[in-house]
Formats: sequence, structure tokens, C-alpha cells
Amino acid sequence: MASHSPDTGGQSRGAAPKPASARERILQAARDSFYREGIRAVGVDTLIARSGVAKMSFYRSFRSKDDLVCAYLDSSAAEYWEWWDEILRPHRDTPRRQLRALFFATAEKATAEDFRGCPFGNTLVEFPEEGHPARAVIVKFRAERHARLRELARMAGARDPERLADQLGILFEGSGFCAEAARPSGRASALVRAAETLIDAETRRG
Amino acid sequence: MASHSPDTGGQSRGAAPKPASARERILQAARDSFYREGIRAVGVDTLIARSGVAKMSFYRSFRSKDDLVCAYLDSSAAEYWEWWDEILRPHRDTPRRQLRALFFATAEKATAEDFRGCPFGNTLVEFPEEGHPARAVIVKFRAERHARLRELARMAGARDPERLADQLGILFEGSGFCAEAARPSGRASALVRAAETLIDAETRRG
DNA sequence: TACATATGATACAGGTCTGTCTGTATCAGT
DNA sequence: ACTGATACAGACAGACCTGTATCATATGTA
Repeated sequence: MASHSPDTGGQSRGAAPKPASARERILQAARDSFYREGIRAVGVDTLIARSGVAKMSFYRSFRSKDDLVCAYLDSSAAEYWEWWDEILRPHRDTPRRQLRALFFATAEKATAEDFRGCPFGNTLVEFPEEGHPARAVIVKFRAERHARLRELARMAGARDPERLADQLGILFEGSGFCAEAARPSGRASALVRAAETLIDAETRRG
Repeated sequence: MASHSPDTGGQSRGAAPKPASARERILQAARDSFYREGIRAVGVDTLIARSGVAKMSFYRSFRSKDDLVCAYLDSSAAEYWEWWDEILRPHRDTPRRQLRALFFATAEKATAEDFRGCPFGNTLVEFPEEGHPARAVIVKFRAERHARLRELARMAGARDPERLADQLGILFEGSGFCAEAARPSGRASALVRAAETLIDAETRRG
């Protein structure tokens, strides 16, 4: 779900560009490559070549590839919550509108050319093994999203915020589907409409 | 979404068990292993060992691993539509109930211990490459599900069957989410409730 | 100058991957 | 008994994988 827009490294201001550290370059290459091509499909050597870094610099920055995968997810989560807050900001104190804006923006992202689903769900599919270190990051991300949705649902006046949060969570997860569908714009608007219907049903008095 | 329950090979009736052909054994091992562990995670050698087959028998039965992946998906689709029809059968001529039964059964599957999401969505995540042969099978599967949902929506009296089918498609895709969630039973019932709310809203007169 | 830190280049070890190859055993039909 | 189809066993090639080891280079600081 996170957008992964290119990032200059956060310091396009200073006169001297000061090249990003090896660690930053590797992480950036990992974010692009892992998201677009899949994690198992991109080897360490490929990442090293793409970030223009020495192999030992890689293993000095990350203990292992799994370590990098976790860093990739951490970074994606941070970006996602930044995006989330940005979407909510214009609708402060109107939780219904905040929820709506969230789904509208999600639908918009899901129709983008380079959308490839949710990094967390995708990673979970690639590493179903029980004890994989990435799972902890993914579980944490989903728990936080659920908590945030539940709080919004509560503020929006849902009869059962937990339940509405569960329902909206399913929609979020299903939105990854839009990317590969034949009629993306149709599915995107269906996502928004479905969200509105569910929110409406769960907050209507009576 | 397909259940992948163990299969004896369809001939538990005859006295002589007649061992399944090499092809069948490979395919069965692939169905189990690919679904549970992921496709990239399971190598050809592993499949050969698990199905007790010679390597050349493998490559006589399947031109390549990609070929086997497509066969795995074809087989999963066949099983899925069989399951689908079985769910619909008791509610013939009452499309609303058929839709409800579909989601109820899906939620039930999604809470099972060995549920690992939808084989088609998972495969798409593992092989995002544009021209991969598996994509065609996946696209076909999704198109058929959409068509079936649209037809059910039409018969159920939906104002815009296409739109309702899109919405329900998102729910189906999101249902894979239930497996990994912390509160599976909650999410499963949320799935059923969400489906009912959407169907209701799209068929209500007025 | 001398040292510390971060980095680059490259070779290598040991494993796994897909796919090909040769050789042998079994069984059915003729 | 001969033939063809099917299967098992195992070696092998060539590529790719993760991770380690060694050595050279640049930069900043004391």
C-alpha cells in the first residue's frame, strides 16, 4: 500500500549534495527493487550493483538479507504512516471524512501504473515460514492499522468500532487486488463505495 | 482460497490401489508444497524427493517448473469451481442465499489452521514479471470469478451487478487477510457481515 | 605525520537452483 | 523373445545464491 515515491534522501537543500551513505543507498535500492520485483527475485548481488556499493559495505550495514528485509519493511511502514497522517490532516475533527479520504487516496494509489500491492502482504506471501523475522514487523504494522481504524471508527460513532475496523481492514487488504484487475478504475471506485456503504451501515442510528 | 484438502487421486474404490502416475504424484506434491511454502521456496529437487519420482519423469511430465506452476494453478482453479458449485447447490434459485453461503464458506476456510490465502493472489505476488505464463491463468481465474459474481448479483436484483461484483471481488481478495490476523474469528464474521451489508445496499429498492 | 573510519574492488567458499544427460529396471503387447 | 513406454537412480553443467576474507583507497582528525 505504501507508495514508494522516489526519495532524494531528505537533504536536497544543502549546496553540497553530500552523497548518501552506503546504507542509505542500499536501502533505497532495496525499497525500489523489492517492491517492484519481489524480495526473493532480487539477490544481494543485484542490490549491490544497483546501489553502487561494495559487498562488504552491504554486510557491514546489514547483518544479513533478512535484516535488510526488515529494514525495508520498517522504512515502508514509516512512509505509510506519514502518508496516512497527511491524508487525515485536512479533515481534522471530522472522522467520517478522514475515513473517506483514506479510502479515496488508497483507491487512487491502487490505480497507479507502478502499484504492486501492499509491501507487507506481499512479503508475508513470500515468507510464509513461521519464524521469519519479517513477520514480526508485518504483524506490528497490521496491529497498528487496526488500532488506528478502530479509533477512527469510534470517533465516527460506530456502534461497534472493532467490527467496523475489521471490515475496513479487509477492504484495505483487498485493495491490492485493484492493481492487477482488468478494470482498475472500476474496482477503485468500487472500493470507495464499499467503504462508504460499510461505514454508513455501522454508524447509522436505529 | 482453494482448500487443497488431501486427495487420494480419485480412485479409492477399486481393490488394487494402482499407484498414481508420476505426473499425478508430482502435481499433488506441488499443490501441497507450493501452497504451504510458496513456489519460489520449493525447488524441483524437493518436489522430486517428495513425490518419489525420477528427475527425468518430472521433465517428461512438465516442460519446465513454470509449466508445473501453471498446472498447479489450473488444478487449483478446477478444485475451486467445484467447491463453489457445491456451496451454491443447496440454495438453487435463491441467489441472495447463494451469495451469502459463498461468503460464509469462504470465511470458514479462511479461519482454518492451514489456510494460507488465495493460490492465485499468492502466485501473482511471487511472479510479478509481466510476461510470466502463470499470469494468464490467474487473469482467467479472476475474470471467471467476476463473471460469476456479476451473474449472481444480477439474479439477486442488484441495481448495478457489475459494481456489486467489483465490491465483492475486493472482499474475496481481502479475505486472504484473515489467515494471518490476530483475531481470525472476528475477521471472518466481519467478512460475512460486510458482504451482507454490501449486497443489501446494492439491491435495496428506493 | 599517523591513525581511525568508511568505503570500494575482487576473489572465494559452499550451497542451491533449473535443466540435461546416461544408464538400468519393469511391464505390456506382439 | 523382441520392442516400446514408463519409470527410477544418479551424475553433471552452468548459473545464481548468501556470506566471508583480503587488500586498496579516500577522508578527516589528532
